[in-house]
Amino acid sequence: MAEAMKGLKRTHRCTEVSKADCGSTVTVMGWVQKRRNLGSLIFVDLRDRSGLLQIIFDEKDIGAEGFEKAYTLRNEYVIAVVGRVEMREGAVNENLKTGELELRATGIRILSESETPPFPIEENSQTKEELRLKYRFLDLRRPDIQDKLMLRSRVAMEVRNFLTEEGFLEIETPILIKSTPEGARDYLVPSRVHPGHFYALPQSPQLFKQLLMCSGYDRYFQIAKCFRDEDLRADRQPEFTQIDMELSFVDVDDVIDVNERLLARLFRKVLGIEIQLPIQRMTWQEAMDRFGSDKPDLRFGMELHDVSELVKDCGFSVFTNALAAGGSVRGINADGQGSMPRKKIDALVEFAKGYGAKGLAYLVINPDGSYKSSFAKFMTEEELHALVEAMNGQPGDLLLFAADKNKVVWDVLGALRIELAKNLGLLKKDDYKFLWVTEFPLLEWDDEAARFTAMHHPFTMLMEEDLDKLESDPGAVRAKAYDIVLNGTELGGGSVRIHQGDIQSRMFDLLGFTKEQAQEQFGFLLNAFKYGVPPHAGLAFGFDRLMMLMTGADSIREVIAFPKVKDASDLMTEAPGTVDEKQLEELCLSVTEEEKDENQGA
RNA sequence: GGCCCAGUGGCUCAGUUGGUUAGAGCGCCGCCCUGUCACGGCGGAGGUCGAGAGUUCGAGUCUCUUCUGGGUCGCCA
Repeated sequence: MAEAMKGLKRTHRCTEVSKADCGSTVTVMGWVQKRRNLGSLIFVDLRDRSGLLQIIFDEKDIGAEGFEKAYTLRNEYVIAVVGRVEMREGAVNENLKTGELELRATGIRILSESETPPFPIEENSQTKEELRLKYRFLDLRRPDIQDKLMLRSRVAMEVRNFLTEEGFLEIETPILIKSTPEGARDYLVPSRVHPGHFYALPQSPQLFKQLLMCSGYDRYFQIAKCFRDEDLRADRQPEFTQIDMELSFVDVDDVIDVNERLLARLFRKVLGIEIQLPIQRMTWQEAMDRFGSDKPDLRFGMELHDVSELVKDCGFSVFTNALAAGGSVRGINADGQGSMPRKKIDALVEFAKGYGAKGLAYLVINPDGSYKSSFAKFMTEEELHALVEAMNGQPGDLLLFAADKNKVVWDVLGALRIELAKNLGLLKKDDYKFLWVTEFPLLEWDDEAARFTAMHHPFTMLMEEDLDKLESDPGAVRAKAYDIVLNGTELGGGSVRIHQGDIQSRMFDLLGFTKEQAQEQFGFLLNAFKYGVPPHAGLAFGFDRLMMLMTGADSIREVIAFPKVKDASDLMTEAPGTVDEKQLEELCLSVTEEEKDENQGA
């Protein structure tokens, strides 16, 4: 018997009542978190997004009818309570913000009843994610999720405030756009008016923000929805949000400057954490050499050491063969892990194989200074000693080596370094280590396509000093691209864009585009560039990832109100779904008999 | 597409070398209770052990297949 509000107005959220309100009458509305029925006295914890307030129902204050209603209350009923704010007669509850207070009910309306929820609505729920996501509307009532989404809203507001103060304009760009090749798979939307033609959902507003620069808007930002039809991860959703920006008449340092001030402001205002500016910078080459990763986690050491020179003449063919093939031999020193049992070391070897290593060589420095090693018999005592020296090996250490092509060695040791840190508990969530990684390679060799592809995108500017290498040694050309990294997570990235037609043409040549193809794909941008284009550069943050790190969440799903699961479906709405044939006919699409059967089966 | 982990009342879990009628805590329902806040007391209901097949005298437990969810590699300009 749900009742209407009948003109009743909420005067306070649950935790907005304070000592100052004692004696006054207030109206609160919310959900029943907990009912404690003592017979002729009923306590109810009322919950809204602000927190909990204890209500006391006593027949003397509320009358027989009201008390009867209070008696029927169950968890998650939505009620309105009018009452007097009082200091508690009984013990204070230290765990509640309103723990000294209670509301003595003089009136109650049951605005909505509730079935018993399928899982408890409480903080730190242990409920399986599958169930939580099916009932996401209930899961979202949990205070820890509400805190995260409220923090997210706060950050969005600070971003808008800061960027607006810095002279940025918030401008929306289209969601239905033209599909562009390269990069991630596009989500496609069929056109009804143009049979056989498709829109794509944007992977980012990239081209539009560059056009805005051409149009003179000089500083743009947008909190933009982006879409990529690729497989999911703990930190990857098919639909995600970027804090996207672009600036005119700037170079790398200008973009870095405004963005590190933005980060400092967000962390200070929202989390009360001071970030020391300027944020450390490191070139891509240094990041790879020292950490085996273009997004190094700087919360711990265990850096890589290149020992190729030392082992180039040794008798261990795994090492020498890798070097002969143009690769390298590198190692990391797992400090103090010399006593790691053989089984665990074997597990690390298996782990390394998952990243493309054929194996992992190890050397234990025993407490007495002697060595135990998988490759000792192939090397002289002097060679081993020199190796240990180069690795800063101390008694009790475990040295791990990978030998292969550089890319494999970096991947393996970079991943191994993180894995070891995880196992050793070195990754503290409240330790924030920011890093700019700069001077990324402009191009990447794609074995399959047998050509270079853009590491960032085809409009990324190269470093002027590498201009003459663009044709002679493309792999060595560095880009004016930068990533912002926090604790081993790529928070965002961007680049200076090419604004000179001749350089853009050379890029397209290198990437294997004919003039016609370039015109077909990017004609609108190239046309715009004919009419006066300012030098420009930009950056985009992964907003969800930023929130994941700011809230200490383990998964991006914890900071997205309605996330999708691993196969990109939504357990609550059951999207994607089938559509009726009439809709398909209008789009000139058809369903095969096989698909029809599947749909009926489902 | 590959590899790894998990699935047992509404929720979280236990369940031994395969062996009686599959248990616990919380939740739920009923009765009692005036200061509770993990309220308390008494009583009660609730299970195709994800699904299918197989091995066996006998399967929650072993084998195979499959479904669902998670992690990860590939992928993600």
